[in-house]
Amino acid sequence: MVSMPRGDCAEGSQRQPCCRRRGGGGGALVEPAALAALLYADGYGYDMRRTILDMTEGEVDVDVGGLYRSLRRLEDEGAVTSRWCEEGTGPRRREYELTEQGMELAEQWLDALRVRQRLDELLVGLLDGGLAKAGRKDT
Amino acid sequence: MVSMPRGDCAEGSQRQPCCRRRGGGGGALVEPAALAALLYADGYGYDMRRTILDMTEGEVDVDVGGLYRSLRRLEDEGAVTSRWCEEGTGPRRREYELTEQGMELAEQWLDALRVRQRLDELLVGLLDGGLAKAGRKDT
DNA sequence: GAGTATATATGTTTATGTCATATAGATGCC
DNA sequence: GGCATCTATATGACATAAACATATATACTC
Repeated sequence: MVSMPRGDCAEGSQRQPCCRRRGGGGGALVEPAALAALLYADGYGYDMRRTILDMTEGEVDVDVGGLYRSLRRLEDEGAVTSRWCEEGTGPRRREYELTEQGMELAEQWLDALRVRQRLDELLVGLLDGGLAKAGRKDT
Repeated sequence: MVSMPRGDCAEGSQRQPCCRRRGGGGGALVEPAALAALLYADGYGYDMRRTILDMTEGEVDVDVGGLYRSLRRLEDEGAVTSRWCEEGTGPRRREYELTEQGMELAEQWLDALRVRQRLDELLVGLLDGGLAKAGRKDT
């Protein structure tokens, strides 16, 4: 999703855990980012990626492929509606708009992200405390 | 993993997204929680679950099945070592201990969780701002 | 015409959580 | 003894979701 620390991980293994290279282990971000972008303004996928980049000052760069899939799912669920956009030149654009249900979903995401923040806060505290106890640099 | 808000989600759909029921979309927590527990004290799986519950005042209750799998993976990677514990009665216990590599992994998890906190903070801000702009309760 | 930016879409692999189930030893109770 | 229950480890099945790769097509520039 974005620059998670990729640092040299446990050698001698194929897996990349926290400092992973791929996989969804980091937690859902594309869907809430898409909802946030659409709360800000209607738009089409390719541009929403830039919107998200701008809104986060370059800190969140979603995978466009994942973004398109996410938008399709959201449409299936009724959280967004789409239409082919006629204006402009170049490849056609599918423009998305939030529905009332999409607003509710955004609220639910907000709750869920706050829960995740809380859990991460707990774990960060535990790891930090544990590492300090073990005589490790407390970062 | 723990009580993510399960509230009534977008009706008319099978999928449960943020307010999901199952699936790993919430982000990695079992492995860092296990490392945190082992930083605190050596232990065996079934008991580590309780340790984690205690350390988080009941807020993080990891799935034991997932915990065992996580410990196995950590051992494959060299982050922990294990031995069958002879003491005590009842079913045998496999006791785990952190290695030097495991300490390093815990540090990497700490970094990764802080990055995730930062990203969640950004998204929470965007969703909150967007919902307020849309005239929604700003929670 | 070749290369590049825009735009949408899909395939594949990996990481992870969640729920269900299997197996076994130990203990208590009727 | 038989049965439920707690402890303890382990695995199967399914769902969610990111990351990377690739395919297709339009338009603009050199």
